[in-house]
This record gives sequence, structure tokens and C-alpha cells, in this order.
Amino acid sequence: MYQQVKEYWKNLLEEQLRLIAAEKGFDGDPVETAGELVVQTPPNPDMGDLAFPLFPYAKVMRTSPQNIVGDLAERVKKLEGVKEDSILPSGPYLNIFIDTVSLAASLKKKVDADGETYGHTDSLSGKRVMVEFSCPNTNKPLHLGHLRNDAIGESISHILKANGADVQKVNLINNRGIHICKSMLAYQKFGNGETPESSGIKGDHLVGKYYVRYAAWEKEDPTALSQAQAMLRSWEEGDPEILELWNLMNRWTIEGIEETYRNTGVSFDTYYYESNTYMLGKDKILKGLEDGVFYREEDSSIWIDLEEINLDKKVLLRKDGTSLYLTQDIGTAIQRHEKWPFDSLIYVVASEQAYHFKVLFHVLSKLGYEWAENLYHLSYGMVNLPDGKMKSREGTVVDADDLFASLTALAKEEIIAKNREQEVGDIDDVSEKIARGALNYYLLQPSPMKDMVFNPADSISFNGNTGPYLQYMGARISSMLSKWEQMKDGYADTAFDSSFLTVKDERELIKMIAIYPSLVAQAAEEYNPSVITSFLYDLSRTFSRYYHDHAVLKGEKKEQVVARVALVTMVLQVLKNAYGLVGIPFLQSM
RNA sequence: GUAGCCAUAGCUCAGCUGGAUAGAGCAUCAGAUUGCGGAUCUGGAGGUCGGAGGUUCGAAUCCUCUUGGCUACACCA
Repeated sequence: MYQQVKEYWKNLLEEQLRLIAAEKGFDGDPVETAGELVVQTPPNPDMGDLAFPLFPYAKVMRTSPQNIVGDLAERVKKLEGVKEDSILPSGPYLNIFIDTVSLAASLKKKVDADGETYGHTDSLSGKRVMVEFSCPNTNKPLHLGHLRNDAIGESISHILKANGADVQKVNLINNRGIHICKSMLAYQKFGNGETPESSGIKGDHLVGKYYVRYAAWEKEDPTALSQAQAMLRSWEEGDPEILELWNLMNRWTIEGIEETYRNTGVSFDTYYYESNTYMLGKDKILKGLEDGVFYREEDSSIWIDLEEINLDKKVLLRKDGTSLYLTQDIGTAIQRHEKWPFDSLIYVVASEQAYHFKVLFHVLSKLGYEWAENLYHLSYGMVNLPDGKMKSREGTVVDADDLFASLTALAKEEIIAKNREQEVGDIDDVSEKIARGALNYYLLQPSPMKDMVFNPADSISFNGNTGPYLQYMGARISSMLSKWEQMKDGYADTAFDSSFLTVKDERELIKMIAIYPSLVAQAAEEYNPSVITSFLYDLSRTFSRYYHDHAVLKGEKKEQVVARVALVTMVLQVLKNAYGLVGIPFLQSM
């Protein structure tokens, strides 16, 4: 809706510029010569809502920008339907105050009608998008790095859906390989039949314990590694005893990881398991060899020359004919496209694997798959700690469950300290939702591409630019609106009239509500949830200031109260809708 | 060595396809509560946007070079 307002002014001004140019005897279309008018936002709302810099026109028309702004302002002010004080020349800029009163009136209709789908766009409607993320190993629990991956994958999926895409969230569980055998082997030797039930240890942590145990044992016993390799061979040969243990321990880990997913608000439409996919791709490589896309070395391994993309060579199939990580990913992508023909496939994977994906996409396109150009590696940076990197050897890896538990405990303490146990209802549930919101918001604020520093002390703080701050705004509005429910009968005869919304922050809030849908589209276009997180913070901050400075329910006039309640109701709706895109649970009370 | 990514306030981060005085949070200093939830709000101090050139009316943003950091370049996944 804001977009339409912008377009309206842009077209109007461009038309006037053409007239001015014609009067001055300028040959041709100035808009074509100088480029379309750029629409910006003035640095400060007192200077207007829209700003049109006229530098390029000054150059083309051989005069100063100030002159053009002056002429333009004079003409526009005289136009029918344009209020004189909506035009503010400001040096080389022509600034416009838009009509937020009528904008608010149409917004109210729109938000009332759309409700929780307000902000959705159709920019991706009809598109099928597959998003692969998380992809844990089944030999240990999730850590902080996975949490960033999950938060981005989950959020991007919601954002794409909000733009009309048909989204499939997929997880590929890495449940085979030597590292899986290591924890199995250690369990066989030292486990004494321990189970999650008997030990009270969550399944993924129990398996992780034996993975650590293996590392210690390997130092004492030089045959450890060869024993693990032997176990992998037995697994591949289908040894029933090994398979049984493998199934058991995988189940423990996956059940544990799924509990973590529930806590952090992550879910998938489809799980794939590497034990089923690791054989895939071989035939495709052989086909590529026949077609002359790849070549065979003397030792009979198969390679691709990557000179075209300025890289070296890469093995695609081992000399013994077995497949590799890359081979498997090739097969998996092809299989997925056959089963569910997607318009794009997004891999949410750490930036460390940029090379792998570059090669993968190239190989697929060499194999002749046109859809290869619709594959996208959504690369994200590392999560570091204030003291440096997480290192498993130094025991500085932040465990996902531990982190979530301590966030939850802190939220609970805070509720108790504020004496709000009665109001919140289920205190454990609310504490977990606060923890989830804090965590997701913290992880989604930086642009995905960049490395980030996770400061545990900051993440658990509930003041300032944090998830709980945002949730608090939602809770305050909810609380106010339930008071309104009690008193609104006395206002039954008062209609909504947006002309009562003229205070500066009211105008700001109206503009933010109006602009929200275009940000939802932008977040999808850029694959960047932080577009939404920063919007949420801006909206919350502006609302908080407004709410602090202006009485809503205690307004002087009835019309004012009704108008403000309507505005605040819209703010709440937008907050809720945006929360949903970035994994922040809405809380009625906290 | 080669390639990719990154560099903005003491710390953590924003900054849209180049545009007005580079913005937040934390920390710090000073304020605000007869109030619809103070997990709040207001203000001060704090930046030669890693450095040097270039393009442009105009550069944190684009180009080149340079410095520093991270990552990748396995018949591991």
C-alpha cells in the first residue's frame, strides 16, 4: 500500500518534470535522460515522509537542484488534490508529507480483513521451493552452530511461504560413516547396556558421551581406529548385530534431537537419511562419463576438470567405484527433483562449504540439468564465542540443550522476581517461549553471511534489543486490549475516524504498518531474516515511545480513544505476523 | 600458494539499487513513575566507516591496489 503511495508521487513528480523541461525548451524526455526519480526517506520524519533528490535532473537541465526543486514545488502545490503543506522543498531535495490519515483508513480495512495473513505477498506464488537445513550427525547432540542453521532455515521457510511459495522443509540426517561407528564401538566396549531410560540421560547426549569416550580410548589403544573401520565394513555388509545397535543408537540420538527441535521451534516436512542416499549418484556419474563430461584416470577413478570455473580437478567416484559426499549430493538433488520438481532448492549450510556447493552446482549443470541454476547455497558465517572459536578439543562447544535450559531458567527467575507467576499461567511453558524467542532473535539479527559472536551474557539479557523486549510489547498491547474489551461498550456509538491519528509517532506507526509487506518480500528476495528482525525492533521501539508519551485508553475524546485502539490493534497484528517469521512466540502475558 | 568471505563507536550489530548531520543495543554518565505492565522511556558522551588511490555533483556503499582476520582448496562428511 505504501508502494502505491510512493508510485503515485513519483509519477506525479516525473510528469511535472517533463512539463518543466518542455517549458524550458529541453529537448527530449528528462526522465529518460536523467533516469527515473529516486524515492528515499528523509533522515528525520519532521522533514517529510518521502524525499526526491533532484541532482541528476539539475545536471541534465543545466541548472541547480535547488532551482528545480523550487519550480517543481510551485507547480505541484497548485495541482488539484495536493495540499500545500504536504510539499516541503529542502535544498536539493523535494520532500513530501504523505496523507497518513487516509492511508490509516485503508490500512485498517486491509489489516482487519487479512488478519494473520497481513503482510503476505504473492511475489513467489506458484513457486515450489525446497529448503534443506540442520542436517545433524547421529553421533552427538546439537550445538550452537546448529542453532543458527536451524533458526535461519526455519525462518527463511516461513518467509518464503509468506510470499506465496510452496515450501518443503527437508532434513538430511547423517547417520552413517566412521564417526557413527566410533560412538557405537565405544558403547559396545564401555556401555554396559546403559540406555537413556536407565541413565536418565537424553538420548543424543548419551550417544555423544560415547563419542567422547571413544576419543579418550583411541589415545590409549592404537587399534581403536582399525576396529572402527572394521565395524563400518560390517555395517556395510549388513551384519545384523551391528545394524541392531546402529538402529538403536540412531533412534536415541534422533529422538533427542527432535526434542531440541521442539524447544527451538523447528520442524521438517521430510527427513532423508544418508544411509539411504549414500549410494545415489553413481549411475549419474557413469552416465556423465559416457557423455564425455567426465574422464577416467588410469587407476579407474572418475574425475571432472573444473577449469571452466577456475578451480582444479575433483574426484567424483573412487577407484573402487564407491561414491563420495559429492557423488551422494548429486544423486540426492536429482532424486529430489524427480520426486518433487522444484523451482528452487536452497541449501542452508555453513560458508565453509562454499567450495563444495560451487562444485556440486557446476557438476549438475554439466550433467545437463537445467534446474541446476536454481540451486542456491544460503551460506552463513560461524558462531564464535567472546573468547574465540568453539573448539571441541578444548571443551568450549556450547551445547544447544544446555543453552536452552539456562535461558529458560533465567526467564523463569525473572517472572518470579517480578511477581508475575499468577498472571502468566503455565510458568514453564511461558519461560520456554521466552527462551525460544530470545535465542531465535539473537541468532537472526546479524546478516546470515557474517560470522557472529555469541555472547551468553547478552543473549540471556532481556533488556534492550532482545527477543523478550519484542515479546513484552506484544504482551503489553494484549493487556491493554483486554482492558479495552471491558470498556468498549461505552464506545459503541463512536466510529473509527483516522483523522484523529496525527501525532508524529502515530504517523510513524502507520507508515511502518504500511511498509511491512514490502519488507516481507525483500526478506525473501535477499534470503535474509534480519530484514524482519530489524523491522520488529523499529516497530517495537516506536510503539513503546508512543505508548509512553500518549494515553490510549484514557484519551480525552472518544473518537481519539477509538482511533488509537484501532491503531494499536493493527500494531499488534503486525507484531504477531512478524514474530511468526522469525521464531518468536507471541505471549499474551509474560 | 590460489580462491572466497569479512573489516563501521570500548563491545555486539544495522546502514535499502551511491544521496541530507553514519544509526541502534550493551557498557558508561545524567534524568523520567498521582501512568493503559518500568522486561519501559528521554538525554549526554563515544566513529578520520582498516589504509591508499580512482569513478561521481556526491562514496561506509561502486572499481583498483594494499593491510589484517576467517574459511576452503582430501579417493572425510
